[in-house]
Amino acid sequence: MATETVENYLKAIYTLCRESPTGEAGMTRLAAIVGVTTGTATAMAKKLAKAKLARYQRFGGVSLTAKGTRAAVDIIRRHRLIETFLVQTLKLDWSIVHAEAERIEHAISPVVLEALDKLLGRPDVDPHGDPIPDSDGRLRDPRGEPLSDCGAGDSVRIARITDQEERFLLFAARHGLRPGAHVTVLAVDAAAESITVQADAGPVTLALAAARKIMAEDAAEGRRR
Amino acid sequence: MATETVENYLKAIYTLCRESPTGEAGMTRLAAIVGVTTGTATAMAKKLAKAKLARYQRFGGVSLTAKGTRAAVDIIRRHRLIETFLVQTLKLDWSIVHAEAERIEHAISPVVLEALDKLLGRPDVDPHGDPIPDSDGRLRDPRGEPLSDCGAGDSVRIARITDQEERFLLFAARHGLRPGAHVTVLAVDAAAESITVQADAGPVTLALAAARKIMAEDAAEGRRR
DNA sequence: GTGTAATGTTTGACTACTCAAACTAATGGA
DNA sequence: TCCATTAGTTTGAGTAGTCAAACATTACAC
Ligand SMILES: [Mn+2]
Ligand SMILES: [Mn+2]
Ligand SMILES: [Mn+2]
Ligand SMILES: [Mn+2]
Repeated sequence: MATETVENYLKAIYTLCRESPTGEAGMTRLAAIVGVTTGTATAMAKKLAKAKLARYQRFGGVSLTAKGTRAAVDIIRRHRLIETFLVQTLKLDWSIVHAEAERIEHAISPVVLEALDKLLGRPDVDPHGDPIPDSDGRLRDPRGEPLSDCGAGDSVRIARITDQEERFLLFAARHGLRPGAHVTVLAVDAAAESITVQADAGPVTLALAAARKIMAEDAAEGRRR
Repeated sequence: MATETVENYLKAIYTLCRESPTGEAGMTRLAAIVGVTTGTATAMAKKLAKAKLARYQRFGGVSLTAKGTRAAVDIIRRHRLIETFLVQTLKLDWSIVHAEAERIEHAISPVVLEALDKLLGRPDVDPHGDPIPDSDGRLRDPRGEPLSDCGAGDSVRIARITDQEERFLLFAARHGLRPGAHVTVLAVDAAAESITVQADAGPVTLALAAARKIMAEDAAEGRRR
């Protein structure tokens, strides 16, 4: 098995490559996610390349090989199932489970993972609405469009929250902005760069920048993307 | 928090000191438990002493300070609660949970631990019958006398199994020799060094050496030591 | 096109943990 | 009491991961 450190890098590279237009992860952002200096990230990128988990080119970024991708998706599966367990079974608040899962994900064997998945009823999304990869390494594309792109009058269902920060999640939960909730857009103020939505807990106004971290989908859409 | 390595040493030293007549842990046995060479154990003993977690004297063994003991008991609490969770909630076999808990114990925060304890109904023994320390670091003395010390006709209750080896635990479970089970000693054969007991699953004969790893108590005894 | 800012690389040094092997101390029969 | 066995220690070296800081490259705004 890869070391805990290596697992964290793989997951970070996976996420960065998904978001990047070039499909390559840069050292500065990689280092920031993992919490090291850029020099350290460069050293690790080379090491992962030597282990055939990643491709690395001087000044050209890192990206994962098939082997590396498989390993990364495995870790994401562990992470999201653990988060689901912490919320569903242990009743912990969704604002803290990300940090907890970040450590536990490295300590769980396939046997425990399978038992967890069974206990939870084979969930397909985690508490933040992110898809949980299946045991064969298949990961659906995440759902929804930014809430900030909605217009006044739109009635949508919240699909997922992309920010894992405790503060933002506490705010979202307090106003009923959770995956599965239905909200109606009351107003969009371009000058104020704000959006107001009607949720179960009442109306909320937030910056478009904040609304960008909330993904919404057509109110009707069920299980499929 | 102490590193995973340090936690493993603390737990090992704690156990060794409990068993040793002098109250000191020797390097050879310590190294064997942790899985390193004796030289490495010596180095770590010095390091723990410097961190005020242990007392160390050249050629005189290691033992834990109050601080070290507290840390060790905390880890034992995590270990045993996790084992209980794995058996009770995840339905894993008790023969494998020790190895699983050995890794997970280092990844669990106080918040998760408390939630686990609550979910499990504040258990006071783990699946092997070992007492679970409370959150203040109090640990009851383990119960029972070796089954090998019983005589023919004795009717006893199994309190705990001291061997965590998968093979032995599978054997014990197959014959109904689990904590809480009632058994009657049918015969003790000093020449053959064997003992035969009647359990729910039928009669079993085992070596006295094996019976020494099973602790029994008066059939009547309930919750208290 | 040029210069500056951003991004990436390299080096040397450090911590944590480990082993192999040469060595030293304690112990316990004969 | 002596000496072999067992137990413990020390040293030198290696791996994994990290940082600071000097340095190199690239991107892009003008
Ligand atoms: Mn992690
Ligand atoms: Mn999540
Ligand atoms: Mn452990
Ligand atoms: Mn146990």
